Amino acid sequence: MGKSGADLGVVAGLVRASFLVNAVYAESARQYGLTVQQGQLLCVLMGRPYGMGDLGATLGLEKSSLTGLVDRAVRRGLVRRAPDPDDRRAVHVLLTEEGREVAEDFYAATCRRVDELAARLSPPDRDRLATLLGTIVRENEAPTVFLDTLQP
Amino acid sequence: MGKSGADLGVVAGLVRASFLVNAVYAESARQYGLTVQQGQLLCVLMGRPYGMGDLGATLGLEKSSLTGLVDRAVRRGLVRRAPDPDDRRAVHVLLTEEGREVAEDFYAATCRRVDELAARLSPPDRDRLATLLGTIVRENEAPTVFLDTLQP
DNA sequence: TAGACTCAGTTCGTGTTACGAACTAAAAGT
DNA sequence: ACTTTTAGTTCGTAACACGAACTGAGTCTA
Repeated sequence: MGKSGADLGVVAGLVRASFLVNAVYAESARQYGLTVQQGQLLCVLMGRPYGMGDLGATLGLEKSSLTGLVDRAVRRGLVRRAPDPDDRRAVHVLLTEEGREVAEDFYAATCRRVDELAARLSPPDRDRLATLLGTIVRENEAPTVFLDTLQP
Repeated sequence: MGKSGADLGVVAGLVRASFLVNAVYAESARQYGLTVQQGQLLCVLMGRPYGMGDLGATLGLEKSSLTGLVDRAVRRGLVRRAPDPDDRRAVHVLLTEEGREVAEDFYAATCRRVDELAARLSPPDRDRLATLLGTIVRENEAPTVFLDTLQP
């Protein structure tokens, strides 16, 4: 596998496109006084509260890394911990009201910027790209680090 | 702009695909005892030596951040600084021999892994994806953080 | 050509990120 | 009851990223 000329094209395309997305993400985060990781945390929590375990799995972080990330987000008033009524060891992490506002603004700004990356693509090309990336994301079970749509 | 259903699909697709690529990159780096940033540095330098300024622009880093990154890479014997004969302020950063070996192995491993992300796509779909991503990368002037092909 | 300015890179201090190992307390299994 | 698992935190270490301040070298200009 990986021998035709187009293969390398896919790889380099994915890596460089991902570099662009990272840069966009960083720029958005900076605009809202967040770090990239905090932005990611907020975007994940927009969907629903998470326990520390699930959150670590979703973000691909070790639990010890997560404690600090959540601590700092708590200190900034973006997030809070709530006890799990069914398990006194466990904790739910959820957005505060301020956190939700910031998350939604950050999410919107990031969407806008990422969208602009694909601005020069024709509508049918955008559809094709969305479909192809959707396949990759599905096949590789990418966690829900970024919502597909906002359900009101 | 950004109002049709497919638009959000593009955005979420790009963000999540980028998340997958980041994870793959991190895994490859870990395999070679590198950090992600060091891996990125090596991949950039595979193409040619860079001055600190260009390097910062390419990697999207502040010059003060770069000094440390290069310092640590030097300490690990992956990279070295060479004086610029035409400008005594300037420095060229280039791979050591060991650095080149690690870079090539890391690059190959990362290519293989990223390739696997798209493994389930049919060859024509891979071509389409490569083309579409290529357009985005070109339109947004993504820096050469990852070579397209190795020129021997 | 002296003085001002710009440019390349480093240093320093601060906050953040990430990890593994060791730990605590609660839950589950036997 | 006793052991094991599980959820999360703490601690120590290394890396990362930034801005502000700095040094020394090149450039511009009056």
